[in-house]
Amino acid sequence: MHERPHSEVGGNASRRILEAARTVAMREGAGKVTIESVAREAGLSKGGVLYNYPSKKALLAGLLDQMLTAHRELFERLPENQSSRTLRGHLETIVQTEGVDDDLSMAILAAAASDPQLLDPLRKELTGDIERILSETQDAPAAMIAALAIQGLRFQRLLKLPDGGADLKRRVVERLRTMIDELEEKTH
Amino acid sequence: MHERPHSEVGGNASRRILEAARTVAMREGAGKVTIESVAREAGLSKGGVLYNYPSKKALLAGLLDQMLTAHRELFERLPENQSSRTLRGHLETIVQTEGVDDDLSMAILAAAASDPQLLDPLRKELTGDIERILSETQDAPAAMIAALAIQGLRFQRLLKLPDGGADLKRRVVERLRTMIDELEEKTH
DNA sequence: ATGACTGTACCATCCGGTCGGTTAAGTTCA
DNA sequence: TGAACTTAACCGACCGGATGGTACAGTCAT
Repeated sequence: MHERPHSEVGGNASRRILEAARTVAMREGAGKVTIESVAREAGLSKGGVLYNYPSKKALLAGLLDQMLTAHRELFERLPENQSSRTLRGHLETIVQTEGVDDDLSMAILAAAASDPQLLDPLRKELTGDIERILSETQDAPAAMIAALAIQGLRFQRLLKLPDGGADLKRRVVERLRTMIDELEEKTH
Repeated sequence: MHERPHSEVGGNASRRILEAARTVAMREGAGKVTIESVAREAGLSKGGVLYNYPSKKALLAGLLDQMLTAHRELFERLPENQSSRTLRGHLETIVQTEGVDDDLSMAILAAAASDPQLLDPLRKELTGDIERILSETQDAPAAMIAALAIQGLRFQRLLKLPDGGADLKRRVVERLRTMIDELEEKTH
């Protein structure tokens, strides 16, 4: 089974298309994510993109789905019995994607701008996460505040809002980690 | 000098147009904010809108400017010598706009989707806010986390993400208030 | 040959922006 | 006074480019 230049089998082209969509979104903004621009970035034609995703909505839905899946997979790599596991996962996800052209948020923005309904899967996922976060602690408000701060970090990065500098940001992450540790202690 | 049925004096129509833009953004999503849809909502024609704002960019810039101004005015109503004044202002801004179809965030989203550069005034404003927040406390990471959590609340509401219920949300706001109070104590 | 996949030409729609009216009020001046 | 003119505010037809989507012929590995 050697390399095939065409007919990339299964979801290979599909994945490349999604990656192209993320690249375009990051580089030119959510509003510039068009089928043509994605096709150009992915190195194929508009028809090729539409063969893999029958509509733009489907493309964006696929994009969101891929990122949610990646998100879930990252969680499964975390130690099983750790307290505040969900919260920790959210935080480390952000830290790990530092500087990477690859963030969930831009997909969210692109989706929300074109059709708010596309966010439904994300909402469902987050509902589960919140439930888990709350079940993992006995100080619900504190846990929620940590979760909100993490969300804040996401959007701050996404919109390139000022963040007080790299040094402070590092200390913020540190502090969030200790906050989560303290939540754990309270639970015991 | 009697009432004039036409020519609404000064910026009356302009303000109505901005309000219409916010209404459309909230009801149909940021992507549906077009000059025509705004015109329809404001009760005038496309030409009328473009008479008041010579381009869509100008409209969105005006929208953001209006909201930043409102934001600043809210701050000026807060007691002068209160500690952590800026942080408190951000929090109370959110609480006050609870349930109102009138939030800064949607303007942000609409602007970001069409042209990220439009967010520059917001970035400038926020840079000042962060500086002030940091100068008002001696526990910079804690203050920043509170600020981030507040931003998180904003986007949570904007994207209609799950929030754990009204009860928890109320307790979160309470807890944020005491967090800010504690920042104040540390400063003394 | 066949079926998975690609590329291109094309269409219909939408959207931002232009432009030549139009209406009503105010101003000038004989 | 009132006719001529100016100005502010707005209208709506239209244009050009972008965009989502379709149709269809072609290509390539098996």
